[in-house]
Amino acid sequence: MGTINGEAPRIPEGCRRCAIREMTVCSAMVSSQLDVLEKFKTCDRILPARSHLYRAGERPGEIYNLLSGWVTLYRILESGKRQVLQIASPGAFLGYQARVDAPMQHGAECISDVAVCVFPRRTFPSLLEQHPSLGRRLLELIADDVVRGQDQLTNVGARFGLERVAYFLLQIHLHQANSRNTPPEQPLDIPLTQEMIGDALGITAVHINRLLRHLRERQLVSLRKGTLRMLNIDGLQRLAEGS
Amino acid sequence: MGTINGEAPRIPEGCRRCAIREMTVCSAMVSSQLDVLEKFKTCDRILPARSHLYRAGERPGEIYNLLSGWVTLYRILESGKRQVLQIASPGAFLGYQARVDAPMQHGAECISDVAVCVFPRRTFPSLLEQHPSLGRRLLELIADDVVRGQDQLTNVGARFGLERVAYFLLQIHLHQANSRNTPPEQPLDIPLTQEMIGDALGITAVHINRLLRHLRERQLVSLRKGTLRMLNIDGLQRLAEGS
DNA sequence: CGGGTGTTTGAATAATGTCAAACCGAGTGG
DNA sequence: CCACTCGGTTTGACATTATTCAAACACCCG
Repeated sequence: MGTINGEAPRIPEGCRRCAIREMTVCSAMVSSQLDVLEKFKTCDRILPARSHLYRAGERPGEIYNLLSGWVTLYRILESGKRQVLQIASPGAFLGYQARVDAPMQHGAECISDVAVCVFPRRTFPSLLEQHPSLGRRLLELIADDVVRGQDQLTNVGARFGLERVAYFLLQIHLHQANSRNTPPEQPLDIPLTQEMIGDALGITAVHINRLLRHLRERQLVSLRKGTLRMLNIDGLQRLAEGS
Repeated sequence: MGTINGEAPRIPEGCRRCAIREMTVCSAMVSSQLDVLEKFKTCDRILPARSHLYRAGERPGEIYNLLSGWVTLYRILESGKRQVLQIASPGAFLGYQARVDAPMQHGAECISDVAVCVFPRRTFPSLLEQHPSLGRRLLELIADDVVRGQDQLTNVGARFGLERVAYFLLQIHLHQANSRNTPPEQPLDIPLTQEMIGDALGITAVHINRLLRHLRERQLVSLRKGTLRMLNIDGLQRLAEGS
């Protein structure tokens, strides 16, 4: 197997040791309540790169906590064009929709080997009712999703290609840097394809390639073979803000 | 005063007669609980076009139900460019953020005369705690916001100008048609400026003008002097889906 | 009448998409 | 070990789409 994307998918031994506990809904439970989650939880699971958690139109019976690895959320238009909505990293809470039995509006594809913690979907609402703190936490998470979506929309709608790519990479990198507590210069292993970036930003893969070259030549960032290196964060930031 | 945008801002006499009750958080309360809301509510208020409910960076002490009129939610970039995030219509719940005291990430500007129902912000979380059904309803609303945001992102990221405008107008019109129960051909009074459309779609106002001309010449939609007429809904839809 | 805001149009330019071909490295089967 | 395929990257030439700048126009309102 080996460490394809920097790290092998890893399943924690129980919620108590779960590395992403504080990032997701589970943080609403104090340690003494963790057994509630353990009991509710269906299982842990490992999925290979390129497999799907769920596809648009499906009514999966599960909801997921992303434990390790990367997942893209995306939509596909009638025209065949794809829009990447989000690049989800460990700690993301995936597959929740307000109406439990409504078909998913988007698909979720693993872009690396992935480990998830699985919750049953049908009974999830009743879990929320029994533990209001979970509901409040979920509200926070979803509200954050809204803001992140607005951010993404603003990026795609209001910035030119170069700035747009800069901002996008910056976001991913920053999110990583302060969710795990890692120094900002440290290279990040992430299986980002130029086509994925393009689909996220509404830009052709071919054009993304040229933009990345610019950024590389200007010594701002480099993305090669699945590792992202921030060469000049301040410079990138200035570019993204449009100077 | 007169009916500038089709209708004068109107304040209902008590929650019981509120026209938008079912569309917003309030629908979580059955009639017998409405006095809870009446007591919690700060006041009703009328604002003129061009005034702000709040601006980005502020920490307003209030949250709003939009009773009548139209409001744009937007962001402004350092570069001066503006991104319109949403065109809010009656029934929208505006100004909620998970963290009560965090500065607003976006601004909200009335684009017509507007009537709102005002809730105090500081104590809102405790209202949610005392009435879990309100919390659940809010979760639904916010989750819908997420989906709408994804929709908008997909539109801006994955469609060309013409299709993008078509889809945008279609969305607004459909939302209206089934939130009030009005026939789909009926013209809609909405103070949409070409610049606003542009800011929503990431397209220059000048270019929007040309695109609107195309759509008009093709007998698909017309937008003139604040009234939106769907001339050929099916055709529009086909265009938006990219045929 | 005069100013302000929003619309409309043209010409030139810039940004991005499309098509096509070559390349590259990792895996696979002979 | 080689030939081969496959997914992804890279580059060039060219077409399309959208921006920019500038000017004129239309309309409403005081």
